[in-house]
Amino acid sequence: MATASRALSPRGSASDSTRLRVAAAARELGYLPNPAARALATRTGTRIAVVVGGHTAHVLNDPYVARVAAATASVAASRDVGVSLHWLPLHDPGGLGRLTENRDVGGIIVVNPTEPALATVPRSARGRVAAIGIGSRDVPSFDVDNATGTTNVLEHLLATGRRRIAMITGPDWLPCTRRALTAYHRATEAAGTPPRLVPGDFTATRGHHATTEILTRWPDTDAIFALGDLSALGALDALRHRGVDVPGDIAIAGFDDLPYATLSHPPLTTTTNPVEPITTAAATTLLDRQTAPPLTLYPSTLIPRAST
Amino acid sequence: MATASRALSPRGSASDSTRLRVAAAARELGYLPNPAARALATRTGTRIAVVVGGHTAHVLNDPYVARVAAATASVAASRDVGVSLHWLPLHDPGGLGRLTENRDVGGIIVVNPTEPALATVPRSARGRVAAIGIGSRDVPSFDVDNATGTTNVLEHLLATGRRRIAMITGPDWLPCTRRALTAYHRATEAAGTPPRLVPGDFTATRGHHATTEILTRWPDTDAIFALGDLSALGALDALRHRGVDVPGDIAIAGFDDLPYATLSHPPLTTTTNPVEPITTAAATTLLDRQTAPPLTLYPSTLIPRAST
DNA sequence: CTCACCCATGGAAGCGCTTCCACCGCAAGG
DNA sequence: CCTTGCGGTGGAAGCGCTTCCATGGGTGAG
Repeated sequence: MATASRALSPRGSASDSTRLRVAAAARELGYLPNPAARALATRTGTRIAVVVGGHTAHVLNDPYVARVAAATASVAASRDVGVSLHWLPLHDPGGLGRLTENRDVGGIIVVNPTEPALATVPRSARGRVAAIGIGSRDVPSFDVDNATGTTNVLEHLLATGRRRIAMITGPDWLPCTRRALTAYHRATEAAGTPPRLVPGDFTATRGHHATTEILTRWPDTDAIFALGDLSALGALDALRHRGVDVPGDIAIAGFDDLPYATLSHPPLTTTTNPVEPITTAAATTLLDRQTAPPLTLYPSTLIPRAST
Repeated sequence: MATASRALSPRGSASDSTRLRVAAAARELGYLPNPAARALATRTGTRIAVVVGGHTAHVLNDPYVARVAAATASVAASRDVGVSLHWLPLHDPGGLGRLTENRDVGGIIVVNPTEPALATVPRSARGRVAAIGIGSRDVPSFDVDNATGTTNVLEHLLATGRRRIAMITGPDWLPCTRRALTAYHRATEAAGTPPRLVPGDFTATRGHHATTEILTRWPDTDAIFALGDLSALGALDALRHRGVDVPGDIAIAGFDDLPYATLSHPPLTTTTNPVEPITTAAATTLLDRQTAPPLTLYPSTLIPRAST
């Protein structure tokens, strides 16, 4: 029993011959370890939690979150681990605390936490539950390199003759927004064009309103870059309502390359967000209890379509 | 210890006074049951599996599946239970078998199984793991009433003067497709219009190709109804490429009311699919180990927009 | 050839719960 | 007033693992 346990566990010290014999016997007998018993004995959780800041509706509808959840579930399923999906209301400092009290949670993936408090694992849970972020600045994180992504989009817009480029940003406390802003300032400065920034929140509705705001403040805008395809689609919608020709009068570009980006009219120029590789890396790091650098960035590639 | 266990468990027989005293003590001590220990003792699973027939890419991208997964996760999180998301390749008769071997899985939600085999819990696992379907015909299921939904859409199309209405269906072994087909036949027969049916699979790509097929076989078609907004968006795309005016020449209607239905040009007429209530009902039934009728249908309401 | 040492191994305890079973005190019936 | 029966209660076993600890066989050094 003890030897079998050691042979089956990757961390156990058993000789190679024993390990092989145990594996063979297990296969022959159709033995499968009982996750509950293992979790009980090791005092570790049997599942990882995906935590998103925001409200129910947001979580359910944002395809970005759906992609993260699905990719996490995919990794977890292959490791025989469960997943739970949680959304934490903003301004709820105790959020992660309540979650980590549950002894069944062994790891947390924090998705684009909208506040630092949402990414902070309480002291009492340190060591027992690990946290990895997707775009968090408080825990080791993986994210898309949206500085380069932004630079690519802006260079593309500049190369196609656009000079008065507005950007619909994300919440400004998000690291990805910060990186994109830096890249935007650098690119516009180099091109000698003044910055035109409007805050956004990655939703289509906000993209719509932000576009109206842009057209009011800077009527001569000739390109709009939205951090997030949903916002870009909202922008497209707003321009259509005002009879503005895309890309004739104004070019539109998004970020993320959602499946819907090809279905809009005109199809949306965007830059990829490799959500699945990023999520897979985060989940794997968590499940293997590896240590990760503070930030690992994944490249984004430009996909020019008819909207620019 | 024993008494506390009984008092805390809903099925235990403890007097009300004890139950209250135990609850008070638990609150005071901050006691939280250990799910792993409970699972070990009761030999039940600590999580529910969501099973979708198809391939990885399909699972990750289909917003319908994402909604089901998210809603399941939502219910599970509130009950302190994990979720795992699985996709089973078609033509894999042993699929559910392997899944139920895992003693950690206590229940299965089968989502629109594309083959009966995918919905069949092996004999060895009966009693230990329960299965509930969303649109399955082999296990107790919840689904949208797409017969009425289809009827409403067709009546709307007929009322707006359309007479040559084609339908892009779903896989014909799915109960929801069958119900929609019956409703379509009934409505077209009553209106004295000939049926125009093209098989689909709920994807945008297939919607695009199916539309080309429709225009080739029946050039005078004046309306296309797709079972699934994604297919409808694909149809819209195909018509745009051929310069067909929507809704001037051909009206388009979808099914599901995805968030993107409002962002297309023109916005898509569709009928709702209450995925969240349906999924919540399925998950709740599963977690409470209730028995459910073979099929419970949820109403769908028509949302007329500019595409018809 | 002997001794010390090291590593692989099996025994046994224990993780935190549920549930069987025996027990006790109570109310109702004889 | 004693017996029977029943519902509520605590003791104890056991769910299937991991891990500490003691043991034994093999190795290298003396």
